[in-house]
Amino acid sequence: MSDTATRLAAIARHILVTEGAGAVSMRRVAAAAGLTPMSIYRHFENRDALLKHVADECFAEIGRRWAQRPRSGELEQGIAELLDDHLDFAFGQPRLYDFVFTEPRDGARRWPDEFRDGGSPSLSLAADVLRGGITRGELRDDDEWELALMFAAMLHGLIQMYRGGRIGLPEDDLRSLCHRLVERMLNGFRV
Amino acid sequence: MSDTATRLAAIARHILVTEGAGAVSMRRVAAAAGLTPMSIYRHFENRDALLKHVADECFAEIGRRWAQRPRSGELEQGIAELLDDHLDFAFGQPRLYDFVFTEPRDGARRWPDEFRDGGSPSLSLAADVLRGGITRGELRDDDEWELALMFAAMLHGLIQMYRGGRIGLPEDDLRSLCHRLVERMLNGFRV
DNA sequence: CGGCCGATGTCTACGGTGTAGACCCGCCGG
DNA sequence: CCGGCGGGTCTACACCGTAGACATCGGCCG
Repeated sequence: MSDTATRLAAIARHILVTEGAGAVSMRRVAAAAGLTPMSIYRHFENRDALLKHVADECFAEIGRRWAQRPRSGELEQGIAELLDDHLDFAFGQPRLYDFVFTEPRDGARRWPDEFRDGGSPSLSLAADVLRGGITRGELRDDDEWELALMFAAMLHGLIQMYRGGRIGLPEDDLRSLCHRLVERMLNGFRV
Repeated sequence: MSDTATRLAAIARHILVTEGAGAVSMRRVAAAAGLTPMSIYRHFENRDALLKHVADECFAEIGRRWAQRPRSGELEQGIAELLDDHLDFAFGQPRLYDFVFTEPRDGARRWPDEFRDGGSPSLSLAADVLRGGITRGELRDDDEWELALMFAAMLHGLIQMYRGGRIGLPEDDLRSLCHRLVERMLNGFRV
């Protein structure tokens, strides 16, 4: 990873974060780096490769941050913490969220196999918390990965709907809606 | 709505259905209609307006089709039918699904107000079925619109994840996964 | 030291995009 | 008859990704 390459990636990331993936053009990245557009191709195969690199970087970073955050051992509290982390990311860096979690890109992990193997920074944490609840007898015995997927899918759907303008609430209300719905879902799994 | 305009819309729709919104270019639509690109602007303000028109058309059509389909009165069966309709649409016309349900476009209905008023062809049906379950005492007393949103969001999230390559299952398996998760969610709401 | 080679960057060009602005023509009501 | 106007065309601009040929320069090897 050459120096120039990381500089290019940083520029691309900045544009992506502030204006979305669509605003990342080779010409613009090059101009910001003081280079010609074509020189980017010395470092990345094409535009997609550049964006993929940025996405992977962010994904890894998010994973590290979430993994090292101290977590409550309690079920309801644990779920709420994960939920807040997720919402913070989704609202704090929406463009990045889209790119990392929803846009099709090869290299994205796939449920169930690549998640069960523990590759995911987000779903693994949820599965851990849920398994804890099951072993402590707070939740019905069930496949924690399917439960985790239910939470992830619902949350993802809510965020998606919100960002697509299908939910007409201010952000704070949406946050509490998410908490309410997640809690209700959790209650449905209790013994 | 002039003759030419509907012809243009039909062409745009065909391209959108078969190749996605990104493939709908003014030049291409015009060529298929035997016109110059600029003539489209006599009928639609710009590309977005053309696509929005197509989306609205499809949305209305879907709504009509779903509304007039005979429905089982039974709770579990009713939910399953709605689920199948939704999945049929999502997999049968994925591009259109994206465009109608997920991409930001003005004029899209917003939860909760515009849904509670009965404007939505999809969520209203779900809310009806759920309210039926509540009044018959099969489900705990609850806000049927929030319950409906939970189902919709989870389903939407699953489809989104699948279409974004985050779920590594063949379509049939995904269908049964959806049925399983929806049923599990429903069970969590029973009395 | 000479030669070479790989990495890096540049230049030019092609084919694609949406659309602004000026123009033209044929029809229809006054 | 004639003015307006709805529909269509032409040209041009400003973007986009990127293929291909070329220039430059640092370091390594004989």
